[in-house]
Formats: sequence, C-alpha cells, structure tokens
Amino acid sequence: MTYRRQDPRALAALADPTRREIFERIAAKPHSVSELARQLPVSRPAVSQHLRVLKEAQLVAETRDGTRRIYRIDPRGIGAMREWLDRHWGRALDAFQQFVDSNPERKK
Amino acid sequence: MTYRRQDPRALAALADPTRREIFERIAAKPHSVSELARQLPVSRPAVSQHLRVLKEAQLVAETRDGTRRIYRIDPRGIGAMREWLDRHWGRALDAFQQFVDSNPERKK
DNA sequence: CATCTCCGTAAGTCATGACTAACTGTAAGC
DNA sequence: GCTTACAGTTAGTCATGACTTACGGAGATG
Repeated sequence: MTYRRQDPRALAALADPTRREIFERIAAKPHSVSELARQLPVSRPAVSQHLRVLKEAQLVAETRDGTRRIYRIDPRGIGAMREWLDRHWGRALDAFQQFVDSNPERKK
Repeated sequence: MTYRRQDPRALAALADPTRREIFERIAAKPHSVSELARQLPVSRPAVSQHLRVLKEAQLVAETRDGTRRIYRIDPRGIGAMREWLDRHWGRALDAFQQFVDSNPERKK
C-alpha cells in the first residue's frame, strides 16, 4: 500500500513527444489551439486532447478571448516536477559518491 | 523537421508508476532484481524489463556480484532531466509574471 | 436569422507497451 | 558431474492511449 504515492502528473504528461512539443511552443509564447494544430502534424482535436492532459497536470493554463482559447504556461506543473526531482537529486549524488568511494578505482 | 529534438529519455522512463517505484527504491538503497520483485506486485521478468528501460535512460547502473546484479542510481539520468527542466523553469516564471502584470487583477 | 470560425467531445481504430509464463544461461555449493 | 538461486530473453495477451472523423455548442459578423 506504500505503492503509488502522490507524484506529479506532469511526468506522465510530458512523456509524450507531441505533448512535449506543444508544451515547448507554449512556453516560448502563448498560443491558441488552431495555431498549434497548424504547426503540428496532428489534427486539431488531437491538440485539444493533449492540452486537456497538460492542463490537468497544471503545466498550462487557459484564458478565453472570444471563441478562442489562449493557452499559456502554468508554473505549478514544472514547479511540482522540480520538487520531485530535487528530492532525488541530492540522494542520487550521495549514493553515487558513496559507490565511487567504496570502490577500488580500476582502469577499464 | 524541428520536431522531436533531443530530449531526455528519462522523462518517458519515469512516466510509468511501477518504474518510478523501482527507481525510488533503488534511490533509497541499491537492490538486486529479486529483492525488488519480492517487494512489488509484479513478476521478476517485469522488473528486469523495467530495469532495462531505466538503464537505457541512464537512471540506474548495474554492477555484478556473483550471479546477482546490483542496481544503483546513475546520476546522469536525473542530471539530464534537471537540465531540461531548468531550461523551462526560468522561461515559465517569466511568462507567468508577464501574464500577471499585463492583466488587471480582478478578484474572483 | 444565417453563417463562419473557434473549440471541445464522442466513438472508433490502431499501435505501443506492461505484463506473465516458459525458456536459456551463468555462477556457486554440494 | 548435479542442483539451486540468480537473472535476461522470447512469445504472446491485454489494456492503455494517441490518433482520426463526425458531431454539437458558443461567440462574432453579415
């Protein structure tokens, strides 16, 4: 039951290459859905679906402008990811250092 | 063709919850394959396959001890992820700040 | 009102990948 | 040698999710 502790959904959201591409374009500059779809090799509904996932992961936020929806970066998502990563970063370095120390250095 | 730039495979590797669990256990302390399989609700081959993905993403490294393989953290994977994240972190904050500034604050 | 553009949703297809069972290989202990 | 624990690989099943087409709703413009 210690299984599946609370983890950033952002990790799974950014695993998909198309979604990463969308996210990076939005990071560079806010975009509407059609704008993104025009630049990408997927249909507009596909972009919509990706945006929903990114939004649920709090990686992007939506604002309306008439019938258009402008998507921009939401800092919370990457913030959560960064926290998760930092928790492991120090630990990883420690463990690695410990491994290096406790091992006789031998050249390949 | 600007599509699919070089990105850390670590992102996709850590998207799977089981793999994340394995990674966290290894981060806490080096483990052999059977040890991990005993603690998790999946079979040993499944763990083996997950470890291969984590190894390819440079998130874990393998050392032999007789017939056992000890898996420990490899700093390169999280390092690459951290770099990727940091590239977007500043940008996200800037964009968000700009959005907040350019918007009339109105109470909910 | 009619129409046009914007967008989300529903339904269905198809590929990917997470999993198990069965197998092979290797080191250690008898 | 035989056996036993260790672990990677293969083949096949099954669920997930990324994509499409078709549709429906909301806002602007005539």
